[in-house]
Amino acid sequence: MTDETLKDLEKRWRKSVLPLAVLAVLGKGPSHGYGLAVALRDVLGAATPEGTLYPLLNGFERDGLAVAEWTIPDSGPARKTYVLTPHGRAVLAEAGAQWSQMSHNLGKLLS
Amino acid sequence: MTDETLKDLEKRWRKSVLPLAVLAVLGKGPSHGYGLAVALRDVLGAATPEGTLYPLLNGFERDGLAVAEWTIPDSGPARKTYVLTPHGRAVLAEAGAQWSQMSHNLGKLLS
DNA sequence: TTTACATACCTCGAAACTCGAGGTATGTAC
DNA sequence: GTACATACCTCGAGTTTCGAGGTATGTAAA
Repeated sequence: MTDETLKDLEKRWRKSVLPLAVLAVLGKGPSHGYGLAVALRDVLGAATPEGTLYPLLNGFERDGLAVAEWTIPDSGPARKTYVLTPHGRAVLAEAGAQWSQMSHNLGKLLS
Repeated sequence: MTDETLKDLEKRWRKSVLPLAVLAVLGKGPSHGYGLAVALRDVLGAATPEGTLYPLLNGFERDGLAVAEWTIPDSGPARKTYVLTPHGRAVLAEAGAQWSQMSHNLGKLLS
């Protein structure tokens, strides 16, 4: 039971921090879906299901946070590369600041 | 549009950090639903809807993370006071540690 | 006294979200 | 030719959220 509840808790915050995490990774430079999935595994400590990630990226595009471009690598399948728009950057800065504040508050509470 | 997207983002992580935040507040001492709502507003930076908070507390009780007790104050309506169980404390410690790790990672990415 | 507001609890259900499963396609290694 | 890594995508059952609505007490102003 302990493990069940604990896993739920982890899963909970991990998935909701996802949008911000994706935005933050894209803030470091353009990337594509699969590459993001790999990067996110390191940041969040767990794999991000594709069924969650791809719809999220489509949403970013739809909302004007990022623009996508198909790139054909020398070898391997085509990649859809995402680049943050200025709007995306602004949202990242604002959301990041707010998250940092909350994170700080919660950190104090946890210590 | 910016505000819309931003609000969505904030709302997103706020709600999923909720269970951990509630656990953390209860870790500091017993509290009741309404009191938690007030405390959480400070920590999370936004009000927690009652429709989210009360079912969550019921879940904590059901999962053995906390026990509830009705207390009758000298004045005002009765309060349902929640106290963490040892199990709840263990989950809080574990989940808190994991959150700190993730929070640290994301913080680095955001800076 | 009645209107308003703060405290304090709860449930319902439409809407939104998650993510496992399933599908397509290329290149490399055995 | 089979398996695996890379790389994209959608569907939909199941889960979760939270605004709206409901009950009730105490206080303070109109």
